Amino acid sequence: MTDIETKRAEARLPRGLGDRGPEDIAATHRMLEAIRQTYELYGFEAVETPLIEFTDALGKFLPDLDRPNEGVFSFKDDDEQWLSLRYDLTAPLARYVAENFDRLPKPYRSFRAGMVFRNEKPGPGRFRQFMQFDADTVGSASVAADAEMCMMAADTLEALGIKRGDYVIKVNNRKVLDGVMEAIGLGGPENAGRRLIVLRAMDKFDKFGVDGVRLLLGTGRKDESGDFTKGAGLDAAQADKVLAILDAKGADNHATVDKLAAAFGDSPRGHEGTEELRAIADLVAGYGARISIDPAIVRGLEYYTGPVFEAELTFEVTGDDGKPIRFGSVGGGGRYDGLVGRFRGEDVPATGFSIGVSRLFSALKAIKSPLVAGSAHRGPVVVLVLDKPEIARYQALVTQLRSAGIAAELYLGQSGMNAQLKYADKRKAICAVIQGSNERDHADGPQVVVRDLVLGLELAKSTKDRADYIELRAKAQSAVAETDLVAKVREVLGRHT
RNA sequence: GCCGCCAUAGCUCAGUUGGUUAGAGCGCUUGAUUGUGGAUCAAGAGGUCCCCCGUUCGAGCCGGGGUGGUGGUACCA
Repeated sequence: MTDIETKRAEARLPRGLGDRGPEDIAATHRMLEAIRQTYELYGFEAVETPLIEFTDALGKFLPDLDRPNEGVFSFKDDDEQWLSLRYDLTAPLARYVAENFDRLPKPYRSFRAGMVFRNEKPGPGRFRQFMQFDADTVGSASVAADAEMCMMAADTLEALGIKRGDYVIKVNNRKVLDGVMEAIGLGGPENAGRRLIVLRAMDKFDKFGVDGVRLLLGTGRKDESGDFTKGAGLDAAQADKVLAILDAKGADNHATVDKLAAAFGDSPRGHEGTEELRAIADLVAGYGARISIDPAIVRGLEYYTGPVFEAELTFEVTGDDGKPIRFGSVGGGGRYDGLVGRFRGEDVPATGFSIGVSRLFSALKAIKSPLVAGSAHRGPVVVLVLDKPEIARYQALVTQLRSAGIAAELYLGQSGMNAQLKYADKRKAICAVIQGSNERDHADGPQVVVRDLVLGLELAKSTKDRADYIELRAKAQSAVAETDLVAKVREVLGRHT
């Protein structure tokens, strides 16, 4: 029982969550700004929805259970209604559109950024809270809307400083995949379960290659830790057909579409899909290889009904441990004609694209993108307190600087001069303002010493011995009349912007 | 969820076949060097060796269980 008194809270963070410091916040800000500008250029307007929704609005109750899906953070309101943290930005948008359907222009083009939450095991590049930036067009059934999403995704990545060739927007169509299923005799509702397994296997193509996928389509596959994944149980002929689709990539988008069309011209659903892809290929022709039709793209299985997209980074970076890091997918989307319809009698065609800001941020950091590296964070001017009784006088110096629009602060700690300069250094201050009795009582009137911390650091690098060190150190600072404080500080700040 | 690997100071890690008081580097605090961070030097603080049980005269080290982390895999709106 004394445990209760002695036990103190542990300062720790649940896994999959992370704090952000000033540099990351500023860098994320710049990223969001670049994305927003691109989206607005495409004619999308901002909208924001809350982080919490009714669980049923997100469509995430477990089938036949009165309980929300694992994977979503959920809790009960005081009126016993289930609420959940949003796990993407698309479902809340569908709710918003349905709720405001009559007064929104159709097609409705909107974007929004925000945190989303997933209660699942985190991994490298996977968090339980992360930021997404979405754009959606609701109320247009045209493939031009889908093509536009792909083009905008490409333009956005370039606006973020990712070089052409370092990324690709991959496009596929769920109808094509449905066609494949029909072609191998897995059509019809009774085969839904096996279709799922086949689709999952196809989705692993980029990860495990032809051989891995063949195992997953057949009997199953064992991974390097010894864990076994049960396969779809297809026979060799069926597996060959599926693998042929995955391998249908041609020299360019039109060649790919031709190969796909040849593979199952007899399936009406598949035919519809290939024709949509052909139309998209025409629309994005100006983007060349940056937008690439890729039959191996599957994406989530829940609500996509037509074209699906995935933005992938293609470059590799060597990590701190010398191992190569691949970033892979940094965004995705597609057509979801049924999502808004959940709230209304009739389906409303919609398509959208979502950027994984958090993961993209890690990637931009790894390639040392100037957008996120930015200029080094600079702290405020620090006014030191040497004589505590004179604190009002120091405060007046701070006010003088602030009035001139210069970020400044009074040292509020208890330590001596030594520690105060260390503090200023840690704050990444460019300069410190010092006034001791020598300056205050100077024969020519009160003075202040303005110390250039950045220059001081540079000079110190060349120091050889102590005498030299002291001498160089003195060079980095100068005394001026108190009335010239602002001008002097401006001069120092100007040296290091 | 399943499989593997790991756990010693704030951080990165040493620690012999099981043997007295568990160490290093960096960081941190204080001090010296005229009243000056970053150079130099000195001193200091900081540990439930993840937890529990067992083996043993004796466990940081061996065995079992648990917890946490991490990697793979599954699921992933």
